[in-house]
Amino acid sequence: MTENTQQTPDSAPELPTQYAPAAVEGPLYERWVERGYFTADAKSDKPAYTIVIPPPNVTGSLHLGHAFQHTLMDALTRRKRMQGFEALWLPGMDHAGIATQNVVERELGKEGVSRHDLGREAFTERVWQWKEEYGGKILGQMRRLGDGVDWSRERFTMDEGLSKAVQTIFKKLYDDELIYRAERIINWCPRCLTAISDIEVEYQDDDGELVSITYGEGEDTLVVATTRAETMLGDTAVAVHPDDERYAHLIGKRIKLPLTDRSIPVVADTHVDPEFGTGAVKVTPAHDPNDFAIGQRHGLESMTVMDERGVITVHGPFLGLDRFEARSAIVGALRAEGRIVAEKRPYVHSVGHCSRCKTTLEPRLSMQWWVKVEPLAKAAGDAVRDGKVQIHPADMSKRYFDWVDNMHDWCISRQLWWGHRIPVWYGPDGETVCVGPDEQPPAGEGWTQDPDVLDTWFSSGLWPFSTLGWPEKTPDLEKFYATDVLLTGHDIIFFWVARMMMFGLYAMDGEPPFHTIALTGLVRDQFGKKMSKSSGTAVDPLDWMNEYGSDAVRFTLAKGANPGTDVPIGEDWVQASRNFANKIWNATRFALMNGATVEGELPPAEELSATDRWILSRLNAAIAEADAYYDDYQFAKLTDALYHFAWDEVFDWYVELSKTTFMGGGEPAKVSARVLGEVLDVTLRLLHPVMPFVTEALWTTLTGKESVVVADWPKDSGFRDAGAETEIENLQQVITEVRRFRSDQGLQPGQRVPAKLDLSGTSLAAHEGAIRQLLRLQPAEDGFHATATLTIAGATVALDLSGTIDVEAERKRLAKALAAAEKDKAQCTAKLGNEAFLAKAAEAAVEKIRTRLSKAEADIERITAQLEGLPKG
RNA sequence: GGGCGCAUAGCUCAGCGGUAGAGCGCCGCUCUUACAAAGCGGAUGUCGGCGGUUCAAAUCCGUCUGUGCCCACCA
Repeated sequence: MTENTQQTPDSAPELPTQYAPAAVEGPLYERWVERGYFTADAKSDKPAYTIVIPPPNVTGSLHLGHAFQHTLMDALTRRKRMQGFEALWLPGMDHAGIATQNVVERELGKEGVSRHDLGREAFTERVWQWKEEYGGKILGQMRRLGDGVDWSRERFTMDEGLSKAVQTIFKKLYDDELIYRAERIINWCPRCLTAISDIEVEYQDDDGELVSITYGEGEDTLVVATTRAETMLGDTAVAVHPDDERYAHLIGKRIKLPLTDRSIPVVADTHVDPEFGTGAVKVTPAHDPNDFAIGQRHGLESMTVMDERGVITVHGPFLGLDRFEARSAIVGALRAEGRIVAEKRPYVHSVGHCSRCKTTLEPRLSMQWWVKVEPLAKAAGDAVRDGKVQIHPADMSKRYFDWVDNMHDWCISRQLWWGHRIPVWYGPDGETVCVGPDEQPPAGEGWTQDPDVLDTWFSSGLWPFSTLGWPEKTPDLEKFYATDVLLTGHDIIFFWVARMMMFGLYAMDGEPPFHTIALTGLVRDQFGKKMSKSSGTAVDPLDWMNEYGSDAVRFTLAKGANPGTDVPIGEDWVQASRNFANKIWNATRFALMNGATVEGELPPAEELSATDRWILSRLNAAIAEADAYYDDYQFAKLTDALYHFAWDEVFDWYVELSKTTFMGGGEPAKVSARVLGEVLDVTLRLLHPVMPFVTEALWTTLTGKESVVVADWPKDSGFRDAGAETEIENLQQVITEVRRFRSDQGLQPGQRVPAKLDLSGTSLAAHEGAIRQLLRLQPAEDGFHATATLTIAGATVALDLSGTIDVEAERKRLAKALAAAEKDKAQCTAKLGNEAFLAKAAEAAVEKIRTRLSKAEADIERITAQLEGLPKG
């Protein structure tokens, strides 16, 4: 596109007038990786800064939520790297037990093969193959995003080293009696055919029906209400409240269980709410957690009536029926016997579903492995209470405490094949042996290993240290543990964060896995609604990256990152960020065309113009502000501040003001070129962690240096110049006001107007050229006749509009402004006349009002003068 | 049933005790030493309702309404 390039001086490189991210980003990323910028050195003398990535599922692909969190983690590590830390951002993947097994099973299903046809060994082999071929798509996408991760340290939770970590900690917990095996009611997925833990259950309100059934015969009857009639086959008691007089006469008696030849006892238990339903509860210890507890208290038998697929196993008319078929069949049979008292009633209640496949879960009595969480959770809570670990934003810690302080034991065994197999062998005489990583499993006749694998979160709980080589005392572990920040969504505080805390403190002798937990919100669409694949509102971030560039996507995400709150994002906003990238591009292009440079020392302040001192003062303030926001994980404020500093102050005002200087040429132009070079250099470095690509392309061009990735992070020199800031603010006011006047007068922006300036009473004399340039004011020639005279900040601007002035429009505008100023004056006067205010208000507040008052008075004077200066109409 | 949060411009959100803000959108006018993905100017809000504290409240307290999320063994 040759017509798209502009002629530039020989020395300046030619840049197209529009930033084309696609051409720039890919090669830059590969160059960074080749040069090893992201590879951390455990032997380095620099202080370490470590973030481990929340390992995406091996089955996953990049979605906006990843893009969001990755942007923030990348920004944090990039900045720390620039600040001179040995920064490590460690990537990797999670084997994601159930999720992956399901994917591969589905694949096999297409070939008409089940995993059982293959057998365990061949099946897991198949999963590994699948992993090699299709897994880790997201890792490639991370390159596109610009993630500066250390690829040499990429880990997978099923790696040999990490598997060893799993076995090591299992053994340690087992030996410390923090892991045990017990038969309990667990959440069972009849489709995945495995137990899942409490937090893997998704509750939703389902429509059910409450049916009332008469139990017993003759005098000894009562009515129970249930939504799960099919489990009555396994009832081993009816429970009533001990104080419930309606049933007092039945307590201790046995009554007949309908449809069976069994009779069951009536027991008294305070768990029963006499207000609910009929106040009598059927008790099925093998199929309901509450009933199981009641069974324990009363020594009841547990009768399992369904198999692992939810099919009735009790001999009789219902044998072989699926649980839902059985439900209606049993209700039908009861009705035939006249035992359905009232007609069934629609009833909405919360039902657990498998978080992986959405199947309705079946509580099931079964033998599983458990982690005794109490001591671990206590330590995890204390670490935050003691301030060893900080949670950002702080109010999220309440949620964390609620969880760790009330945690139930964690069911860790899964009836799956894909995962870390439980390192326990059972002997022929009922022995149980837990095998450590360096031990041989017991050999000989009759010994078998537990067939189950561990919950996928068991291994991810070790992630912050297993990835660094634990249980070996590796240099990596020494250097990079504890990690600095754990940045993740608040949706996995319990799944992952709490588990890492427990395991980290336990395995690393009380040293927590990270010092800071930075919790982010979830990404939403532009109306704040959840994005979902099914409704088609989910966006593939790659589409946006392809169209607008990765920097634009990243900047937009960071701009939405108010701590802990959800992040809405719409395509319009990505466009706005793309525009910002383009603005940076063009501003730098302009600078290069005018010889902007970073060569040579910056002249001392006393040799600089007020404009230069002003921008350098603002620049250093911007550095300080950026640092404060970075340190506080305030990405929305950070990006907002940088956006406005760069666009408004540098690209609009400073660049526009500098044009006059450049046109003048000579030494001032050289100084300006140096200052502009400095300002851009720093601004690009400040933006680099969030927008790595444009900034790299421009910064290397501007400075001729190797890469901004390894540049120093800007330091606030402490330079501030309040005088220059005031001066430029006045200048801005003069320009803005005259522009408004021009606009109100219907003058076209480019139209030149003869004008006389009187800047004698101000500090703006040096800016006359700039004022004339920016306001398109021509020198006054013979016959100049001022038709409008504006007085702003002590400066007088007389314009000759040759009789074309719209006096009425101007009078109206001024009258409005005058009214506003007078109102302001009145407000301030009232305040300053208020003794209570003067007595109690802070000095700064009073001073502010005084300033405001004097400004209002000046405005009134100015506007009055202008009104008087208007031609009589 | 418990807990937490949110209600501010058409939309998405900042501000959290001293003159109501941003981005996008909207209305004018413009190719002007980079950038029309731009420039300049403009309009737009009883800061959810009602009470209270205060010299001063979008900001603190109470209450109501609406809304979102988390937790819980709602037969």
